[in-house]
Amino acid sequence: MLYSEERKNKIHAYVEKHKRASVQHLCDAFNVSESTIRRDLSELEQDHLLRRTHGGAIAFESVNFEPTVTEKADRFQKEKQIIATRAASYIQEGDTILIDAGTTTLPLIYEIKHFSSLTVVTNSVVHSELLKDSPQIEVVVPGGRLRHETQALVGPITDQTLSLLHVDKAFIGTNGIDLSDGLTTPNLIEASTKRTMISQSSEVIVLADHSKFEKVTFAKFGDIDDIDRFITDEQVDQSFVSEFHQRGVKLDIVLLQED
Amino acid sequence: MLYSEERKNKIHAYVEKHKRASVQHLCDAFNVSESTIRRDLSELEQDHLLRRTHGGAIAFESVNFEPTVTEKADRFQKEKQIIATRAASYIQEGDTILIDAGTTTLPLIYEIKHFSSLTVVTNSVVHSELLKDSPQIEVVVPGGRLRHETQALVGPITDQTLSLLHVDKAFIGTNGIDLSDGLTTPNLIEASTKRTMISQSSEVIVLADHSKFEKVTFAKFGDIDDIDRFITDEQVDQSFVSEFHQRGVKLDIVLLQED
DNA sequence: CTGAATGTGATTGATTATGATTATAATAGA
DNA sequence: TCTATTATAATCATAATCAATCACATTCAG
Repeated sequence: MLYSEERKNKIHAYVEKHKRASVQHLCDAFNVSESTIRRDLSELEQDHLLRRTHGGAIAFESVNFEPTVTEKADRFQKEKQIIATRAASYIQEGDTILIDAGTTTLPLIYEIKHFSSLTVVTNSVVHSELLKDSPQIEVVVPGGRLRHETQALVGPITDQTLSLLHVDKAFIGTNGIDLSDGLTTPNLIEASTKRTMISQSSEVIVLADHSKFEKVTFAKFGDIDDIDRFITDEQVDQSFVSEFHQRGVKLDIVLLQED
Repeated sequence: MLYSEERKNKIHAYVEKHKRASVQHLCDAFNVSESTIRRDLSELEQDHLLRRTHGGAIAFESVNFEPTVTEKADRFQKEKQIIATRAASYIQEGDTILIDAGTTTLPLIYEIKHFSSLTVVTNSVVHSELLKDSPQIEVVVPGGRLRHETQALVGPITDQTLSLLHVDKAFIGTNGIDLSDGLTTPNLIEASTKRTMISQSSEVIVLADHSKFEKVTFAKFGDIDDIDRFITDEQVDQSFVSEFHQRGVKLDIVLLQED
């Protein structure tokens, strides 16, 4: 006869391994009543060791990996790739660049790995982790609090550290670009960090796929004037083209080749 | 007739070996009353040597996790796992803890994911990346320059930011522990960061597998006196035991079970 | 020797783990 | 959609186990 703690350990291990388990199967496996299994499962759920479902339980990661991050990364992935490739063409050997967190700038990481000398400042734990095995690239992380929603480091620590640095080029992502409301992002703290990034760079390059056009989200972090170069993937409205031209923003449109 | 300390040692050894023991069985085995066994078990539990259950006790079990490629290359992986499991038993819900970069502290990340409230400060891009999908854990990264050799963030930015923070417990790894030369690491800048970490924590817990004993590397970052608790995986030399005891360092030895 | 400290076993009311039961909720199939 | 089926939470009873307490014995220091 197992102790309840042992049984719970085994249930946890089982669910981790098989990613799922039914109440019925666990009853048979441990030869206890459904009540007992249900109690075990709710306690394990309380400890964040698995997630209950109707009829059983599933492993925690399978729900954690599912939602925003992966899904978001998958949208317009090809577009983001070609935008990043174009962006990389503006980077020169020996540059000090800043790469914003977010899925739009992520492909840029793969494009810069071949440089033999580069200093990269990034507030993304994902971006920096990907550069950990590229010793020729000097990586500087401005610290801060990790926002799980975007996997970016943000907050006063980030801003303060960033303000001590200066970079040649900053590659910034955005959630919305609008002629009257400028550059916006849903989070106030993140906006503050992006604003700091813009102020610390000689050249500001904004990356955005076509879905971001004429979108306005909560917090503004920059004006059209702040941008030096804007890279996107689809023919944009004439109003943007002329306004960008008038305000001295260079516009790069990279078209996706359909197969 | 055994003395209580002898009996407790044997109970501990028994539980480590068989992974479990019932109060009844221990009563028969040692020919003492249930009260006595229960008292022993409570004391052993207080010393983090086993976990009590209703009806008996079980050994500490580590969560099973699939090591990543990078981790597989590492030596003494099992030892580091059990050391981390022990270390995790000192973490309480709501704590603010600091986790040093390095392969020794890495398994600790898997042990803390189920906490429902925890603030974790870490200077490792790998550690923080692994916590990116655990929203209940507040992650703070003190920034800095990425050292590719250890995948740690180090340097003046790191030290300066760390000095603004204070944590309840710091879990620190080391490359060498020696009675006369204290705690050492091969890199001067990394030593400085570790030194800062120690100074910013109420309690300093050092994790080191047996290979680190009597090793001295280039840069010293702490004295024996700086340590509050030392967790390792093998019977250590008597000189260490007595010196630690004399200097008020609590010593945890976690033995690996050979199958 | 005395008196405090410690270790132990017995007792008892409290707590815990479990399975059965039942009303409610969620799901699947027509 | 509605209905039949299945899963669930909530409750209860019961048996095992536990914590708390006390009494007794042993050890040790003054």
